[in-house]
Amino acid sequence: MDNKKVYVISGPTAVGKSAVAIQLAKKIDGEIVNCDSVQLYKYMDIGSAKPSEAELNEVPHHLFSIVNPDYKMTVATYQKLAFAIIDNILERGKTPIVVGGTGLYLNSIIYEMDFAGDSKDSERRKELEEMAEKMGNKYMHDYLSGIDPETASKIHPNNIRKVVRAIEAYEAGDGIKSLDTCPMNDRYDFEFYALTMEREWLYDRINRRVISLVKAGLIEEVRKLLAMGYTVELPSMKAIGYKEIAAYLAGETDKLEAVKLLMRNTRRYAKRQITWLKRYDDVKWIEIQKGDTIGDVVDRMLEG
RNA sequence: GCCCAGAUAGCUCAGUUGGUAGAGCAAGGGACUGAAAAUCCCUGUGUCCUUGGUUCAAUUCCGAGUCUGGGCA
Repeated sequence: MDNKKVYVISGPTAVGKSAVAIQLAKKIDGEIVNCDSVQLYKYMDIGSAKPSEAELNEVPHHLFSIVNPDYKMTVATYQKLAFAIIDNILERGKTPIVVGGTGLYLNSIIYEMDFAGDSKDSERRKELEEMAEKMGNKYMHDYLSGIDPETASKIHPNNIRKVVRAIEAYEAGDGIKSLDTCPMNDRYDFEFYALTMEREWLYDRINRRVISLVKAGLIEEVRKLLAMGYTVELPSMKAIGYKEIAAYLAGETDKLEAVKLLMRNTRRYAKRQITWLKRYDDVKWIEIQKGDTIGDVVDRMLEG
């Protein structure tokens, strides 16, 4: 393929990525590739703020609603799926537009991240988790220091999830690599954009969106998922919007409390996304101003 | 109109026997290679309502004022 241009549109939740991407796709004959960990799941439409049915039909959308909520998704799997569809789009002479706010998944496309090794059976992980439960975080971290001091030095002992994963990875013979040792993926020419807006405005949009999601039937959606047997233990059901509403349905909080938590957690998530995006030096930031139309934003990207 | 209480961080409030202050929540900053909307780390934000007085020193004590509650008329 001669043209290897791939657009990437990221940014915090609720900034308006989807709408901008659709507009861009129309303009450049592009196709959208999802890079949002929750929108990969079926039945999780409202809470994950997926594009509407009408929007999905406006231009081709890929990797939305492709697995059941109990599917054990990993970055490695996502990467494989994403590369396959990106190549497919390019072969057909169209332009892929990767859209989403899941930083790690973004990395798996933009950087040369090698996930060649087998995915590990979860037995060992479970064992390590039980060990952590019994012996404590410090013990596990010390253990990691014994076998892989370099990795251990980069992980806080309290971040037991990462400690466990590091032990698991070490035992499997791969270890964990860090991003700074990782070259850019040069198979494609990336046009990497991050949308932002003034923090206060973004938070206001988030708060409003939460209300509109609830009005659109979020509670019913969560009730249905639970009825289908997708319990709160599943990673998918720990996503923002699902965990808070599930807690409400279980009687752990009242409705108002659940909505407030949902707003707060979404705000915090947006903040973490912004922090993540700041690490890239080759990202072009586009600050959306009040009064900008979606077309204005797209134009700025194409000028850019 | 009179009486009482309050006024301190974005919010709710604690506190300073007089030496310019701290909790919770909200917030800010950061990390990140197979769960990532996950997981984890760090941080405190101030005309202590205004104004006189006493004092070496007042956010703290006293007086007046303003505002906000509550009560009595």
